[in-house]
Amino acid sequence: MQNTRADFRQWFLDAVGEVAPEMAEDFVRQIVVERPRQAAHGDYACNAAMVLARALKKNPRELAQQILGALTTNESVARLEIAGAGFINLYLTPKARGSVVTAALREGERFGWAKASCAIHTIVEFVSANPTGPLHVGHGRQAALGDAISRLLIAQGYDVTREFYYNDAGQQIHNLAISVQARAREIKPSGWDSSEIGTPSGGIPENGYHGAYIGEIARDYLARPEADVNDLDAIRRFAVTALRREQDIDLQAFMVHFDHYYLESSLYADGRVEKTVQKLVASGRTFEQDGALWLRTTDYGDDKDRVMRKADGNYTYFVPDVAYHVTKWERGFVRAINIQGSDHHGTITRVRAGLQALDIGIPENYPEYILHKMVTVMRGGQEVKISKRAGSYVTVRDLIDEVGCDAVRFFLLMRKADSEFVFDIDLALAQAEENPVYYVQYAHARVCSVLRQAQVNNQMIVCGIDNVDLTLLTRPHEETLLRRLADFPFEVTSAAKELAPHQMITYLRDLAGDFHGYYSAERFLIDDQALQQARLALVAAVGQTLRNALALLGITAPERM
RNA sequence: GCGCCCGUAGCUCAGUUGGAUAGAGUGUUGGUUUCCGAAGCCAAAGGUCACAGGUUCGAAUCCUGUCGGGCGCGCCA
Repeated sequence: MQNTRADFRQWFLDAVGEVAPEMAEDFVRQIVVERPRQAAHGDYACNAAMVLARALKKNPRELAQQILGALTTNESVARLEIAGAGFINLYLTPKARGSVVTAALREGERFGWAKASCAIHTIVEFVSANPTGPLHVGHGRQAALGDAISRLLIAQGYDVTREFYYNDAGQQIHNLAISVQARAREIKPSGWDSSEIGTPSGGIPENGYHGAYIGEIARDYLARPEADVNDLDAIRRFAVTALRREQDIDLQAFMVHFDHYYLESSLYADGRVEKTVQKLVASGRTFEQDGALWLRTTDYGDDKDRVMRKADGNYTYFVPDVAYHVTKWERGFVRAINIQGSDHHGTITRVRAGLQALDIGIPENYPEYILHKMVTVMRGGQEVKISKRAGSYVTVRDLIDEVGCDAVRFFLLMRKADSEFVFDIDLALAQAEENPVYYVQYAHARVCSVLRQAQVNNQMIVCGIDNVDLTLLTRPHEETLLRRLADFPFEVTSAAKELAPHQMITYLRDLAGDFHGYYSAERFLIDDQALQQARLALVAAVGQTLRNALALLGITAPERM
């Protein structure tokens, strides 16, 4: 099949090369083949003549005429016309239009995927929560984004590793340990009944953690025979292990899987933090002042220099962060993508500055960041505070339990990462059946239902596809669907390139809407056998595409609902 | 005060990196089922793309300024 959007762009570029051999690369890049907003403007439209007009200072419609003359013959093209300011509109033959059905069915689960692997070694780091509490909805947004972005990149042929970085060293962990210890000291020798676990504790310090889970961990710690309430180090190890296990359960419930976990503490243990500091000092980019060691990050665009080693001898968090990102580079990841809350955007310049100061060949924009805005959770018309320290925040698991994994993922991916998101639990529950995810899943269930009635499946249709006359698909809804299906590979490429899963959601809603409209307007189980076969093939291709798009977001495609 | 992000229909948001007459969902109003799943479909109404300039064949999109909102600005992470 040589009639994808990319194929046609190349076709036009070849002709442009004839008309204007010396065109600057900047102009060539602006030449696009796009889907016109209105079907009356053809299947595709190319702006080449308008771009040329600017480059050559000539009349766009005359240039369009010249381009038409330079185009090679193409059996997929029914006709071409010059329109508007100088658009070249392209109309496909019915055969070319229908070919996407064959492609979708033959390629099956790989329809929409890149044909060849680019084998770019890529690491996607996300969630990376401190092991100091259960995952909250902000982590959920990261988990949904990180997983979907990973899936999109894999579909584009990238070699992706999903990684979770544990900040299991430093002040926050210390606060966790003393919180658990304070709680443990309140437990009576006779034990502690569960109703007391969530009650406020006067023993936990101001900047400690106050959630009910702290009481649970204290209880579990003391339940072991060798427990010593004065052994803060043992309490810390026990608490971190317990919370990592808890976070794992959250992630499993959300169907998110990590390939690798990296512990901040290991960077201290194997000397990488110390080594990084030595190299930075050797680079001459550091200085001592007020008893602290500083890095001159202002040399790399930061608005002020940053402390690396505090007066008390401890390192600030950004030093192990730099050491950690060096390991990403050394492990061979030429592309590193970090998903973080936008409240951390201040660290971007700092970490990149540290990597640049090391002067080991890391690109300036390494790592890349996808910053998402915070999720506000509403319940009963009031905002539920998302604060680890407050202890009473909505967890990912709360949401999954209430509205289901698919709906939570869909909701959290629906909007651009950098838009603020209000997750209204009451609304999500009240409208559970009008939820957009059901609209899409219902379209898939309908496809399956039709194929069940016809007693066919994709495999059977693929086997006979060469004998199906797809040029019979000429009804308006059919032409709309054929165009939509042909857009799918392009949409996947775009969503992956932009690291923007929400584009896939928009596509899914459009495709589902097109299908629901088709379903209402036309019948599939009809006397005309040739037409029935063509329509069932189209329906099966729609189902396949819905499945593939949902799979790229980690959402299921049920056959019945 | 400085930095980053944002401002599109009553509400929640898309808008394919500058294209043709501005797009959905939701809400409102009306219609739709002897027939493959009505969790659906069809139609109406709803807009100074925050505001003012600039760049050009062409701007919601790019540049400058103003107004409004969010986040950050620690020897916390």
